[in-house]
Amino acid sequence: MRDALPQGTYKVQALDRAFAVLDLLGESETPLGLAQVAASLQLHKSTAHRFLMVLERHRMVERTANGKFRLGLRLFDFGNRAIEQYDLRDRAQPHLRRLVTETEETAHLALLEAARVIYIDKIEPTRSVRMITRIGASNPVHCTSVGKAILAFLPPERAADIIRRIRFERMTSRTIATAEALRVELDKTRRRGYAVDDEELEEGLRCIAVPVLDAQRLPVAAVSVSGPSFRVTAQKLPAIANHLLQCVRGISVDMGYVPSGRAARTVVNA
Amino acid sequence: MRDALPQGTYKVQALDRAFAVLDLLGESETPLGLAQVAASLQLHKSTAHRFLMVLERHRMVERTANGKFRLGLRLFDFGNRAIEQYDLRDRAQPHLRRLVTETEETAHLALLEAARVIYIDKIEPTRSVRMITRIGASNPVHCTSVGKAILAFLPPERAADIIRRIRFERMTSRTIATAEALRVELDKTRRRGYAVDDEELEEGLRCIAVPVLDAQRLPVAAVSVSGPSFRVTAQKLPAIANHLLQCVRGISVDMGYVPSGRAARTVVNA
DNA sequence: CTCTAGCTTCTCATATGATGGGACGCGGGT
DNA sequence: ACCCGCGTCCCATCATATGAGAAGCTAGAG
Repeated sequence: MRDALPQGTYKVQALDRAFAVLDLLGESETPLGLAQVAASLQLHKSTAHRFLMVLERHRMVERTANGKFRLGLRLFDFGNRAIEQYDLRDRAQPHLRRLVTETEETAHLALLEAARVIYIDKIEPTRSVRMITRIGASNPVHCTSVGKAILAFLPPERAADIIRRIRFERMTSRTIATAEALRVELDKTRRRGYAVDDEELEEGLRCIAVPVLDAQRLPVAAVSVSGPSFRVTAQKLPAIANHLLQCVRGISVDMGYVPSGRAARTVVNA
Repeated sequence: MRDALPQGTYKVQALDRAFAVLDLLGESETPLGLAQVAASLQLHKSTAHRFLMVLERHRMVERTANGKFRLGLRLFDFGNRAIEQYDLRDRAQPHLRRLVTETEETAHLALLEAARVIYIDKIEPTRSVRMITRIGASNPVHCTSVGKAILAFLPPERAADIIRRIRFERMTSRTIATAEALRVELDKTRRRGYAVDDEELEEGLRCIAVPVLDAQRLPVAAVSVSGPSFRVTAQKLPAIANHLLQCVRGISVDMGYVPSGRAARTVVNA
């Protein structure tokens, strides 16, 4: 947030500050008082106060009984409007549920935005340990199965474009660290028809994903199944992949994407 | 938006404008171009442009392929953080689902904020006509069953406080139009144990709701069942109410609210 | 009960930072 | 070819946000 802007970027100080406030409140587990907000953001009490009042007027923040601030429900409203267009989410949900009962592991639905993937839905099996991800949160493409699934099936130029923008942060010892390694991995992904994240984002977590293709056979999203490595073993991958392929095929049909079509289809067995 | 501010309100022009932009994009069904945004809000192209660029940097808006603007997924992220604290929603969902299969009508979960109710979840029966409500949207308290359900069980002073702030907009011919009429209605609600909205928000739509009570027996939310008046008939109300009461009791238990307790409990038969 | 500390709320003169006029360039339609 | 609408960009002007500081609150300690 406080770091230098890329270059000739447009700036509106007030907006940057306001969003910094929202960010801060969003990160914080507990509501914050005016003084804490002002201190954390290096704003004057006076300034922070004015911002918070305006944000409150817009219901972007609200005050708890003891006068502290937290995010307001207006944001919830906006958030829902924002995904509305992607009604993908609603349509996909039943399929995800089925997928979860079949695999007994957590399923995610994710979109690509810039060089990150954004989780727009998550279904957890009843008995599982709760996963850490939060709907709406994002991760870098290069270390997630969903990211690789989408990237692998994007037109080469678009994929290259995105890869160029990746910063290749290292998340675990297995995280893919170079563009070249990523390209190799994407080739493998294309060949086998599904993407795998083998503890590349988080130790002990293995995920597998396939893209959801639209009528033009372009990936618009991806569905993944994630679980602890000891349960999601290498041998189980092909079986899970088949469930996944069935699932995304169902989603595509529901979205009105070519129910016929060939390509990225069923059956994996290597 | 453009109307005069109540009184000695705090103002940050840039913020008000930015939110106006978001509002506009949120209302609009389709993405808007710079010129349209500028025109609708009476901003100069130049100004609108700067705002949109900054908003885009923050991922609050995004551009479609043809360069038009729409709400960005960052809002989705914020929205999810905003409701996170109310994990009520997650816990309530299974109960709402059961409620929907039992009643075959749409169920809503709503919170009270100021003098409005905000829908934080909605489950629809598979075969039903889609209802118009959107999760995250809000309605005035006085013309919704959820609003009345919460209001009726709030401590008298708090309720009076809220009633004072209601503007009593008329939505249909049956909308409650005065504070006095509302108080009478709330009495009825308390006596029968559930609230009814008989086409007061929308012609042809009948809803029935009961509050979700916390450990202090204070309403924190309400659950409603809504459907076309011809299906949700007067005779069916008590039966539906019983399903509702069972449902909220389940929610309360899951939230860790007194599983014992007495009060607002089962069985209605008038 | 009073005093103090830490917090929030409010006011106002100042200069910083947003503003909008306008120029430019692109693309699509006639 | 030309025009028109739209998005992008620059920069001098002044309206706007800014922050120092004073005044209010509230709660807890003495």
